[in-house]
Amino acid sequence: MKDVAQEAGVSQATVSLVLNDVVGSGIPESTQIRVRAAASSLGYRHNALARGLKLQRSDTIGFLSDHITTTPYAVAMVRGAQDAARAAGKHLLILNLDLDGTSIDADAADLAISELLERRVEGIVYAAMFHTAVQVPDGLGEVRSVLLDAQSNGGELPSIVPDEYGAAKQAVIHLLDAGHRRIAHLTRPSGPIAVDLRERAYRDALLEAGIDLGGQHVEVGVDTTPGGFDTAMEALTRSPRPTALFCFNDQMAMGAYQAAAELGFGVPDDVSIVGFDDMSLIAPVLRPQLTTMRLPHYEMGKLAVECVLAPEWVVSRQLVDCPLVERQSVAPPMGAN
Amino acid sequence: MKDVAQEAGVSQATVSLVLNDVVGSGIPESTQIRVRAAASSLGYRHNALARGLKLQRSDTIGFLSDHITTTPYAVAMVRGAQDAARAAGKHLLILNLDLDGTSIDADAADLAISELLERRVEGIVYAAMFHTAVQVPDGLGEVRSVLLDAQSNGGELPSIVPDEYGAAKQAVIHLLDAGHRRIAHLTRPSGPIAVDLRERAYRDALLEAGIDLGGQHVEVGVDTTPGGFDTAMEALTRSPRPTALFCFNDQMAMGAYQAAAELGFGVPDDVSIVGFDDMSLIAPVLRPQLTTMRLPHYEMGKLAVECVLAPEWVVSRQLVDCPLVERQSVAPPMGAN
DNA sequence: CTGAAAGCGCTAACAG
DNA sequence: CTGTTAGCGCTTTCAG
Repeated sequence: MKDVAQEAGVSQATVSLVLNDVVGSGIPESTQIRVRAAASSLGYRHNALARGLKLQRSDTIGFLSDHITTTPYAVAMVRGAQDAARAAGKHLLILNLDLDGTSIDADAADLAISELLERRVEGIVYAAMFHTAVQVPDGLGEVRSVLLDAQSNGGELPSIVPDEYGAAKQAVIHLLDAGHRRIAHLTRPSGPIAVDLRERAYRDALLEAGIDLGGQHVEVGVDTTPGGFDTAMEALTRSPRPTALFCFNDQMAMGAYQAAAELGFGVPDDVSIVGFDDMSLIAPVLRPQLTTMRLPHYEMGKLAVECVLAPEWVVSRQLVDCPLVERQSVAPPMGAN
Repeated sequence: MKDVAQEAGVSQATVSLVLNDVVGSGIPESTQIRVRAAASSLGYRHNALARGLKLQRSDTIGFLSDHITTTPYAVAMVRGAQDAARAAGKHLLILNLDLDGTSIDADAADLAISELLERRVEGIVYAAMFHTAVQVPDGLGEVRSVLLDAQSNGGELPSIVPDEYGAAKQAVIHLLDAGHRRIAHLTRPSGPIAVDLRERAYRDALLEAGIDLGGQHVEVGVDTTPGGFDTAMEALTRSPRPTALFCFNDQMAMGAYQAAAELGFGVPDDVSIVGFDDMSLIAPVLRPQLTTMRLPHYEMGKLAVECVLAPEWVVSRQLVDCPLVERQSVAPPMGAN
């Protein structure tokens, strides 16, 4: 910058003023042009480190994730976060906690948070997908932090979470409305908070419709396509067999399609299926296309950084809606007309 | 740091020395302990901005991507890059060029590179997946940069690219070895350099096996699951019909499975299928599991940042191997035994 | 309208 | 073994 000043024949301060487009500084056009010309001819680049040091502002926000960024679910989330950050002129410093694919421990989280804090991030979004962030790491208290797809016990941090309960209920009601009575729930073992919430929603919806399946139609397995295949096989070979399947995610739903095919059942004629997530690689490309609950990852990511960047800091839990995406995998049960 | 010094009753310089574990500075245990205690009791955090300014080193490397990070292909790539960065004590500053999902233009790339440069990244990896980076943006010359899954015309930048040609050839040879003669290629329109390379490999492999299909078995469509369905339908209803399908990616292969099912053809009994990518959401979970060429995204991401961080700066094109992942979608053609 | 100067927090000579 | 000091590149107040 000193060089630029010399080249343009002005002082360094002047250079700073014009390069930052400072408003109140009535610097004449002619000088401005001269300065800019000098800057570009010297290939000058602002030094964000020095600027940040002086301004005590890094223009960076940290994005910490469990295992989420490395998962197909997540790309939309970081996209949303990036878009929101960029809109505010900030950058995202993304850190994954499961670097080598191994499980994460509390120390790793603390370390990552330290690194973020050392870089003076202006906020942290902690995307602990699938997990109840039971214990909020200490460091998060030092800067504006929001929990994404996770929530703290004490509620000391704002959080953005999908309305799992509402979505699951809506899914089951959709099936109920189509006329189904025997609806199986293909799910996975407890752990992620989502599974219990959805399970409860499933039961509540059934109960409210006056149906008591006595839990016989809950099939617990692995939340992958093969897991979906196995659990669907199990469910569809029971007697009486369910006429509809509500799956924990689209991958399990895909497995359910395979099981139906194997058993010679048509979707949706013989069995209706609804998924969860609306994964672009699966839901819209299955045949028939899968009706599913859309998990609005993009919006959640965006909301999270908007929350961090908001003028006033409000700590609240924001429930985000998961809309039903109706496609072709649901029909009235056979014989129902 | 000054506060810590005061608290510990030493000078600020001493604090710096102990907190950085400087080797040659024989600072007595007792002082070290006192300093560390003071630091942690005051909740002191190193300021990376100041440190970077002083050291002229940001410990950050930029990761620029076309649309890659936001795509399921890419997560492994950034994982690899992050792992390599972390191993070297660096962080990744990830920027996407297709922020709002719209197409990218040269200006966006230049802008992003400027932002990275202003933050004094120590290197840039430009992941221009699927694209020939015809024109290398100017800014890349100012810092160590490597092209990921792309290559520059002039070869002025090192690049890490998959061996598309070799992989495609291997795929076709695998089919040939199984006894297939009529092998169709389900592909997409030109654009990404990969399509032409693979197309050529397909033809060469056939030619070398003494087969001349006259291009009748090349089916061009959209590189998605529905696109795969359509092109496979087309291919499988020709006469004579191909006994094997080599697909541009796993998504098209998934579509091909659907088409086969629709036509009543069994995989692999009536038709063998090989994909490309080894997408975890698809290849291992299809029934039967898909034989495919693995695109080693993780390794490529890792290689890219290792290249940037290498002690000596070498400009070369690194071809990475795409191994055949044999699963269950290939068998000898009917009647071949 | 422009320049001089202080200082952001840190590191690394160098001196004591 | 520890303290003093200069300066990294920038912004901004205050004089001129």
